Amino acid sequence: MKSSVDGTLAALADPTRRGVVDLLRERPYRASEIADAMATSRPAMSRHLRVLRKTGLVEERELPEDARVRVYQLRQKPFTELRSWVEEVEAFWSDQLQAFKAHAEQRRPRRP
Amino acid sequence: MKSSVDGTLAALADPTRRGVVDLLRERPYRASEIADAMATSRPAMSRHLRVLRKTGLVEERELPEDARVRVYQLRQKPFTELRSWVEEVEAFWSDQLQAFKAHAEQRRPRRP
DNA sequence: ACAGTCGTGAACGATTGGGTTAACTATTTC
DNA sequence: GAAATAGTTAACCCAATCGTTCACGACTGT
Repeated sequence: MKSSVDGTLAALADPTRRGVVDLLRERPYRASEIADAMATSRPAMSRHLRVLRKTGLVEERELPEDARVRVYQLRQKPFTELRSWVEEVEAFWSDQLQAFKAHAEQRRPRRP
Repeated sequence: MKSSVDGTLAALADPTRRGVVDLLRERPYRASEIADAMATSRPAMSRHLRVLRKTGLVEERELPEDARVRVYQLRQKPFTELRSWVEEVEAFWSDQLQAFKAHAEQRRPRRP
């Protein structure tokens, strides 16, 4: 029973990768630009980008006029799924019964 | 420049801790119940709960009629903040200029 | 007072994850 | 064809993390 947000959260846990996501909010960037912007080496960034790719957070495309460069862009789906999950958690507080639930444990008999 | 979602994402990256959050969506639980539900040892769960506490995802309270047991409950704030961040990222696609941005890199001159 | 329960803390071992440097491939440029 | 560039892969090191077991302090019930 493994949720779809599983990989997403793991990918976003790393501050460098979250920085990449924040950078790509602006526009697509090429791999080397991302590495420079985050002040990390290209091999290190290459592996971060692979993680982001495998979890579907970004997609890569080739630059038509120069087949060496890879341009990275955000993908929508995992973020939508993550927001869904967060909203489900937030439903905890909008629930009418929440106040009751909060005290359910306190009213519990000592030895059930 | 460290975002507030930083700790939140790190805390949620662990599947056990995310499972705890999913469990607590239902109602507050005591520490030992959480450990049992997640099928992990109590010391291990104790440390997970400490992480969740320090990042503000849960709060602990004492059971009035038995000062030994600690009841854990979700806190709203970090989830709201996380949703905010996700929504900011999602704004990427609702942006009118997004289609243009997507191609900006492609149209880039070879040697700027 | 004593035995049992709840939860935490400490010490150990194993695994994972990220960074670095050094090749290596593919492509472009002259 | 030779040199330069973009990016990835590979091999290694280090630090952080998670689980386990054992011990402890706090509290409870008889």
